[in-house]
Amino acid sequence: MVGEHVLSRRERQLMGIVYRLEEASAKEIMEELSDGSSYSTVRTLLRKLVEKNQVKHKEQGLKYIYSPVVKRRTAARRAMERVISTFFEDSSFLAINSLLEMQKGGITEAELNELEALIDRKKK
Amino acid sequence: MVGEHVLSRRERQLMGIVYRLEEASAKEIMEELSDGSSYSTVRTLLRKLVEKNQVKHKEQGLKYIYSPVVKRRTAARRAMERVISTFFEDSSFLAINSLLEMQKGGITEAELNELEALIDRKKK
DNA sequence: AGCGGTATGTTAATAAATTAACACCTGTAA
DNA sequence: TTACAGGTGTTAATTTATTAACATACCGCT
Repeated sequence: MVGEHVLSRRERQLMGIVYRLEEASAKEIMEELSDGSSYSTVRTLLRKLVEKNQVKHKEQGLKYIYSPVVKRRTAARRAMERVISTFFEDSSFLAINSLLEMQKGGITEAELNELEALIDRKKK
Repeated sequence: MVGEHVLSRRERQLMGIVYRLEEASAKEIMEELSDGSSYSTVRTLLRKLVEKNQVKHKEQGLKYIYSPVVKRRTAARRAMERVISTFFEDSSFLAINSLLEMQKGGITEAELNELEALIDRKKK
C-alpha cells in the first residue's frame, strides 16, 4: 500500500475537520480546532496539505475555501478498510456485527428495519 | 476529547501491526513492517510506545514479547467511533449502510442471515 | 488618497520524530 | 573459557513537524 501513513498527526487532525465540514475557510478550521493554535499555524498546516494534494482551495472573494481532494465517500471507504483490516480480520461482517452492538450513535427501530430491507435486497 | 492524536505516524503504524499480531517480538514487528527499517529503529519505537503506555511487554526467555495495553475490542470501538464521527455524521446506521455496499471483505449469504437474526434480536 | 480590517505569503526558531550506531548482557556450543 | 548469536539499553545525529512572528496584498470606507 503505497502512500499510506503520509500525514503527520496534526495534518490528520485537520483532515478530519475538513471532512466533517466539507468546505471551510482557514478561520473556520481554526475555530473548529479549539485548541489555542494561532491562525498562522493553521494556515501553514493547510498549505502543507495543499502541497501534499490532500486539500484544494478555491478563492471566495478575499479568502480561500478549503475542501478535500479525495471525495468523502472514497475517504470513508478507505478509513473503514483500514479499521477493518486492523481490527476485524478484513471482514466487514465482523465490523457490522460490532457496530450493531455499539451504544454510541445508536440505531433506531426504523433504521433497523431499513437495514433488514437492505440485507434482503442484497440477498437476491 | 483528551488524549487523542497522541501517536506519531510511525507509532500508529506500529500499533496497527501490534493489533493485527496481538503479540509479537521486536523482530516479528520489524519483519511485518517490511520497509528497510533497522532492528534498532523498531526497538526505539517500541520503547516509546511502552513509555506512552500503548504497549507492554513480557519477557519470554531472553526477549520481549510486546502486546497492546488497550484491548483489541476497545481499540476497535474507538477506531470505529473516530471514522463514524468523521465520515458518517456520528450515525452507525449510515456506517453499516456503507459497509453493506462495500466490495472488499464481502459478506456471504450465511453472514447476511446472521446479521438479520442479530437485528431481529436487537429489535426486541 | 489613506486607513483599517481581513486575508495570504514568507521565513525561521523550536520541538518532536525518526533513524541507527554502539555498548552491553546472557545463554550455548566448541 | 571463550566466542558467537541473539537479544536489550543508551545515546546521538539528522530530518521532519509544529508553531508563530512578521511582511505583504487587497477591499471598502471616509
